[in-house]
Amino acid sequence: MIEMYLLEQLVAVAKHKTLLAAADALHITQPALTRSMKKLEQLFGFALFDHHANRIEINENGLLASEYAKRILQLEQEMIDQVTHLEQSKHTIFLESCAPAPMIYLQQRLALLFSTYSVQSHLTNSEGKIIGALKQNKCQLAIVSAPVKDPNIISSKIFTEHLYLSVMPAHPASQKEKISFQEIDGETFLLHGSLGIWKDVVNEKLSHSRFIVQDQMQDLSVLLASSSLPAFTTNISWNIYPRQEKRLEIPIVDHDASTTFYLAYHRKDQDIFKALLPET
Amino acid sequence: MIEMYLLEQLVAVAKHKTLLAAADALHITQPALTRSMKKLEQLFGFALFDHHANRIEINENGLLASEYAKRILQLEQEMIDQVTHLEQSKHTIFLESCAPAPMIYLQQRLALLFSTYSVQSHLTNSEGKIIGALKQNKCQLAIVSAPVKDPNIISSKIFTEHLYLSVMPAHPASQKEKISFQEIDGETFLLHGSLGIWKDVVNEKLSHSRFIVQDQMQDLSVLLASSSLPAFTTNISWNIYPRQEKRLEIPIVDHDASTTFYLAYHRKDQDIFKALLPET
DNA sequence: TGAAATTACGCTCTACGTAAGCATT
DNA sequence: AATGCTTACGTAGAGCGTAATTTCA
Repeated sequence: MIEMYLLEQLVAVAKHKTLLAAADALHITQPALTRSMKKLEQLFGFALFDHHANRIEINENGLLASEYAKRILQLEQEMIDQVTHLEQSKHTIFLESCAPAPMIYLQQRLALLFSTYSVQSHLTNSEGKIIGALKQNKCQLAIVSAPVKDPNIISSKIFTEHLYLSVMPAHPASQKEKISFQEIDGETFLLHGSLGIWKDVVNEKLSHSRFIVQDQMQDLSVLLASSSLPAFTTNISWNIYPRQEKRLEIPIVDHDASTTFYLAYHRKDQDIFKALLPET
Repeated sequence: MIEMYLLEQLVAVAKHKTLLAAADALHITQPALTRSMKKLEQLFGFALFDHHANRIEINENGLLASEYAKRILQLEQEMIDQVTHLEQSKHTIFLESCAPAPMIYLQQRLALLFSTYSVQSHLTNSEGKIIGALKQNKCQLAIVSAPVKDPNIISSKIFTEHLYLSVMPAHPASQKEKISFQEIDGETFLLHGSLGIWKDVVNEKLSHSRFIVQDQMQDLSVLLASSSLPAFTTNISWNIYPRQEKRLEIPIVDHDASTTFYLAYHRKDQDIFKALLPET
């Protein structure tokens, strides 16, 4: 049997071309590598290198072996990652979401409902990746904007998120009862950095606008209170962050200013997560 | 990093359910395994087994880990096999054939022409497997009954093998100048055990016959000399084995009593193997 | 009482580092 | 002379075996 450390060292030698460089990278000494490579050749029963007086050159055998070694080391790392994730998933609810406010809102509800678990949530723009993560058991819960077509996965409607324009009273739109994207395209907005699928809507409908991006939600709140720049809120975000007292919220009437979200989870977890759904 | 011996031991424990049985299979002692499994759990950072007082039960984590371990060990074995084969192929010409006499004949010619190489030949019934072996570089030369459709592989006609009925003078057919399968279907024949693609022809055309099978060519020769049972020879086999002096050979006229064989090899080996081909 | 896992202790083998040697550029 | 691989020697540690202990059926 060929041990892992030998494979790791072989890969390093194949990569760095000389024993000295590889030894440096591995934080061992050169003689140790000389011995290891000789041991490898002895285990295989033939040469993996052309041994010259003061240099070695990997040969065809060594190259093939190092390719395999790389794959073996990758597989070992995958084993560690996957088993570790399996263990973590027993104490953690992993949540993938395509939109920020629904994510934070659900995260808070999960923390209350499943207080013995910890919750890890992650925002991803691509819904395909989210569904992939769910199918590969990398997460147990997903927030998506359309039902998942898979017999083993249940998609339940949870709520519809409506976008609102948030303005100071001095803003021209403040008196309106409703507004459209077209009317405000071209203005400069304060925006959070992570928008999920809303990013597509904003880019398309407000293509002439400038956006002042702020990634930290707390800093954004300070800006919202002090600045006269328009911004956006949603009916879901009101559950999470306090409404800015001075600001007025004007509903946006466009069709794609509203998105219905679905909670997706494996059928086997149906009983666990049904407490999250609205009563019917 | 998790060493191979730990993975091997984990797989054994997962397979044999108890440490004692696994230790037995691995030819080590039970305490060694106890320590190894504890070491594995320490490396992962969590339990892979439910530890009871006097029994241990693998858990979900351990099962997943052992599945990966199995794959890693398989990959390691594949590495050893493939690299070893690559090394061997430098000193050995591997020949796969779908018919016995062409194989032996070519093996003899190879031994003469490439005296610094050793030759390993192998008879396989399935031509698909032969072509697969050639494409995967498991052999450099193949004898097949139809050209291989692959731009990287050259198929050159080498010869056509004709089947002859071999009978003693007393046999009714001995006076004939030619004969067909139909005329002899139902008789009992002496036959070699390995026929390659000829097996299909024999089974189909002589479905009413009985066959006395002898795997050892030398023993078959003795039988052929002493027995009055009919048998088969081919124009190719005459190059290999001495003709039985007492016997007469009657050509078989059926279309599928003749097969044209092709030598298949990678384009890069074209120059090496062209010496084997008939002059044009 | 027997079967099976764990703990304790001692040994051996091995992978490593240090130091020195040697060949090539 | 500098670079880089190899050889020689000593050491610390790791993995294994033996023996004793514990627990459950």
